[in-house]
Amino acid sequence: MARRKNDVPDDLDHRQSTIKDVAELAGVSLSTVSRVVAGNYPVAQSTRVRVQRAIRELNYVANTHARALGGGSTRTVGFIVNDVRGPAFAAAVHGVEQEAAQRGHICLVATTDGDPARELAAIQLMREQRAAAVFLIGGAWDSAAYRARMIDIARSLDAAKSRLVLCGRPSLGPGIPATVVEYDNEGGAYALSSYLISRGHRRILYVGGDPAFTTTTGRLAGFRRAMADMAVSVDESLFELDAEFSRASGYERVSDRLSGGRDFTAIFAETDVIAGGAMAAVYDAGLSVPDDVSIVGYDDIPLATDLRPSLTTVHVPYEELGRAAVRAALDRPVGRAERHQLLGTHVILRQSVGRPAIDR
Amino acid sequence: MARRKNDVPDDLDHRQSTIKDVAELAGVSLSTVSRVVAGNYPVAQSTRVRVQRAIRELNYVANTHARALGGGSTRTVGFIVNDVRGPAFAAAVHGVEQEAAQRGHICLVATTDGDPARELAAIQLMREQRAAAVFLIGGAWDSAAYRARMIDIARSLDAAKSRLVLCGRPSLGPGIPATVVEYDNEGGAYALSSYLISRGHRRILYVGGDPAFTTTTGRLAGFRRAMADMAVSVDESLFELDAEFSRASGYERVSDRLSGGRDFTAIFAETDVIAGGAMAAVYDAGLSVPDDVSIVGYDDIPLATDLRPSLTTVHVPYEELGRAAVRAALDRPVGRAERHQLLGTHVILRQSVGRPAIDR
DNA sequence: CGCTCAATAGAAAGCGTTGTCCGGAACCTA
DNA sequence: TAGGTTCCGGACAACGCTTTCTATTGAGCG
Repeated sequence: MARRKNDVPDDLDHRQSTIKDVAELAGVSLSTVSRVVAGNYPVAQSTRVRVQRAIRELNYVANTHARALGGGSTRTVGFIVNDVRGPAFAAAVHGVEQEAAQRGHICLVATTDGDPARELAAIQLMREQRAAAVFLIGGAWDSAAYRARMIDIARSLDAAKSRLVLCGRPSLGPGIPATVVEYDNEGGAYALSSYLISRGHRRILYVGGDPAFTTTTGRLAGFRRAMADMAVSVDESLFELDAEFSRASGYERVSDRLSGGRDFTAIFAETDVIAGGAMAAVYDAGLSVPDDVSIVGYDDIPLATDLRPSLTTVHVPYEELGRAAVRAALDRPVGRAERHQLLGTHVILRQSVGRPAIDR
Repeated sequence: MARRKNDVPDDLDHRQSTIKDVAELAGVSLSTVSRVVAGNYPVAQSTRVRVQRAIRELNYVANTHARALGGGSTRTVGFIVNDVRGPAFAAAVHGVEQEAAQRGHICLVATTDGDPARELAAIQLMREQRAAAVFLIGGAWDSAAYRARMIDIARSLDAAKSRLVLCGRPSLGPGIPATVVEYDNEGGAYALSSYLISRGHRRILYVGGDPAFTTTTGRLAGFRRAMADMAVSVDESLFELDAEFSRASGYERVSDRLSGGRDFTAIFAETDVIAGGAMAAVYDAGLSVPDDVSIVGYDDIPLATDLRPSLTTVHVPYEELGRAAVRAALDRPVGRAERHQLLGTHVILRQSVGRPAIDR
């Protein structure tokens, strides 16, 4: 609360000391202390030393809030993610954090659990904090309403000299003041599907999420394009969509399929985590990977190398995604061109793919 | 920068609007707007509506910094962790974040990569931000100097009406103003080791980190105590210490051992991640798990269920650790008793342990 | 020896809120 | 109808810092 003049602080020596305390102890003015701390103005050597001693003695720590209020910039960025426990997200978060820290920025985190309402609330909080940039990490549900709201947010942030940064989700359209760093969902899925087809697979079970989710949209499109390009007829019954991005979901979908008879030779799992569940389901059905069923994933998280057989998947540069996003947002030159980067993805061949059982 | 009176803002309509703009548009005073936003003082229905309309129209967002300066409390907590990508840490981070969000607090993150200097810098940043509490997550290097510095920090934070919270590391001693939420490293390791011994294992390879690291200290102590209690003689050559907590390190240590001949029947890996590497090394040496070598881990991260065979390990309630820490720090009653909680751990039996090969 | 100029330090306004103190209007009660 | 209440709304100091703007040196120089 605002303390009145005559209201004497009860615990003088156990208070957080302010710049004023330092100034008094050092026998200089507030301005001088401020300048010593900032180091942006000439201060005589002797004075500087005196002030620094006082700072150490009082254990003085500048108050960011006051600084932000008086000075201007915040040196704070915020990022918003579905769930920090997802290994792919975690890598992106790590990239953001490292790169931001290197620029002297500190990160605010918020998680949404995939709930757009919580996402909105989180953005609001970061706006209150006057974050220099707000990073939205991971795919999004693409609806007209959602997009409209995002555009609104992008404009608001821009007006506040902040920046909306979309990591791993598509652009909101030209002219919208947002920075976009995507990776190639469609291309990776195309390459991976092509590989599967080239190995002889024709009946491939696709296990993925909601097609309105941008990540699914891209990967699914790549899969379909590869099938079309290589003239493989697509059986629409071989799509298990609207799955969750979880091991349990992958296990369940594949178990259910398998209990109704095996009518596919390979599984395209939309994420490595789903692939892990799928692989367990295949084993539990008494089948082997890749002899009976081949499996591929997407993301190349650490799990992919720990699975047995190790998982053939698509490498996504999540950490670099985060780093690139920070660079684009914080190092942006005066001419604030809308940046749009597309990071490449590539297939990592491991041991979970073989020739179809039927061929052998 | 501080704008002088006569300095006219160049972009009036594209500025972040302030409470003053809202007040003018609604035709009321600043105080009234503040009260509508805070909702802590009676305001006539009609006035309130008018103000709310103005807020929406101007897209007004309160400035946390100003609020913190004028008002007092911050509704911000900070946490510091080695690496957000560690699944165990990630779970703890998730717990902290969820519980903090529920209390309307937002989280600041910083990572240290295990570097004490960076940890110090991070704490400094959180102090500048006037975080309501600072959570240190994960084990620590226990040296007298380090502890002394931590005690200093605990006192500083306490003086600033903040709070140091130690999650998963031991107390700094009685009378130090810090909150501690630990889990039982020693007990879990004791139970797990006992299980291994009860299955007939006598020669157990222990793969772990630096014994000065508190996590290692505890787990190692539990292991030794079990061996002693069950009268198994300990071969000091069967300790691979100072390993990193990584898959690569686990793989390398076990590979090296195996290349010199197999003189153990089981591996006690200090973390599940190390166990994953160890398991791969055993396989690559042409041996099987658990027929030739049994393996156990610690942490019960998701990987443990994905490994084949699935990993027998100790469950650590990381998420609850984070939640409990927030509760202890933020809901602390007026009587600020130093809290110290010890969360239980328990063995999870899976498939990576069998009888020693020699018995069969 | 008076002048200018650089180097350094101080005074004070302003940043956007909150909370306290006060005043005026409407509403009772006697 | 006079005197209290109760409700509401406004004025304003204070929060801790940055950043002009202004003042005081002492040195260099013609």
